[in-house]
Amino acid sequence: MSMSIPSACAPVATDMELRAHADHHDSLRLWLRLLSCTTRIEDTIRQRLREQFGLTLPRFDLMAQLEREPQGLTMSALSRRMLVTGGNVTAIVAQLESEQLVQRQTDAEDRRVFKVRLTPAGRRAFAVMAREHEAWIVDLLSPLSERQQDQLYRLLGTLKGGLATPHPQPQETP
Amino acid sequence: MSMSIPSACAPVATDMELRAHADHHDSLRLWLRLLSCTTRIEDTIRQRLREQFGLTLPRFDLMAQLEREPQGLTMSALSRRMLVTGGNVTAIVAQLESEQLVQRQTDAEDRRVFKVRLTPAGRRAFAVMAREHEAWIVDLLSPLSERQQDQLYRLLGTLKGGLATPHPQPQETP
DNA sequence: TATTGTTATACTCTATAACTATA
DNA sequence: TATAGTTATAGAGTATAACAATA
Repeated sequence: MSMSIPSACAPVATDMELRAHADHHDSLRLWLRLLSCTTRIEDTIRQRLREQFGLTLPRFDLMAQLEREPQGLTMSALSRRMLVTGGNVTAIVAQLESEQLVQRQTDAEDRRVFKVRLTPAGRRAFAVMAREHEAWIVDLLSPLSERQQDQLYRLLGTLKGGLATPHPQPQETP
Repeated sequence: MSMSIPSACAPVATDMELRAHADHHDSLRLWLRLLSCTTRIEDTIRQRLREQFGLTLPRFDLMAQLEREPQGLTMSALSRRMLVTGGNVTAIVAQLESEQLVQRQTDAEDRRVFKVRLTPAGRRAFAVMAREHEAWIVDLLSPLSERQQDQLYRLLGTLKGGLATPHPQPQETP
């Protein structure tokens, strides 16, 4: 592969996909397009989340995990689910706690452990954000018809089924 | 939207898509699957690039940009193409220069400006990496048949066509 | 004055590793 | 000895803003 010389026109702003050229394998073109679409959407979401709610994506993700577990999650469970190491979870939880969006709850049986839960305010705030978030997604995917979205969903399912599971090693027992 | 209570089983390692639940709009499920597939592939690439070549993705991308422009690119052109601000390009170029992969070439006409180019060693190194990179992609996308890949490519084209162009403002004239 | 590029600074996310406290 | 969580540190990428040199 040699990414060769492109046509002379220099685009004002490039994106991932403009790395594709005639001598590229079709899979590479497909990958660059996949990356390009996803990145554009993700950047949009990230930016809106920050502008409208002052929240980063990892923090939103952590809240989403908690929203699914009303009884709360331990730090190590969060670490596993978010696929990041423990120190990072400590930092994110500390941040959210300082904003009263989550709270720690000690465990009577094992005093090393505690559960992290959404506070009522956190739950309310998340509900608002999640509703907005979903509306953004619906809008961003609207170039595709329902039928096309369904097709895309199935194709990605096939792709995903063949991919290796992501590195779940952080904070796991060795 | 309320992300409701999931089934009791706690998965060992979750991924983005496990944020999807019954009451989610289909578009949201599609988005989470799209994000999940892309992230898995990207993380794999990033990790291999680092392990096998000691290179980060942004540096690889910068080299890819230069590979396409044998006459070199100015710092501001690189900044526009990579959609990051100037200071970052300075840092990445400095890194690559210290490894003799790229070089700066002063411009006789405008002494504020210079072109950044791949060195011969940089070009050779990039050729090797790009070949490997493409092989990884071909392999990672292999769960899909050629026909499916083609279908996916077209669907993403439709999606992409409807998305806004990414924020090309960094370092542009205001 | 405007433009090119650099420097300084700050922030977030990330990992590693040493540490404390419980078990 | 092993586990849960914290802290300290380091490194990458990002943005902003002030700056120098040149146009």
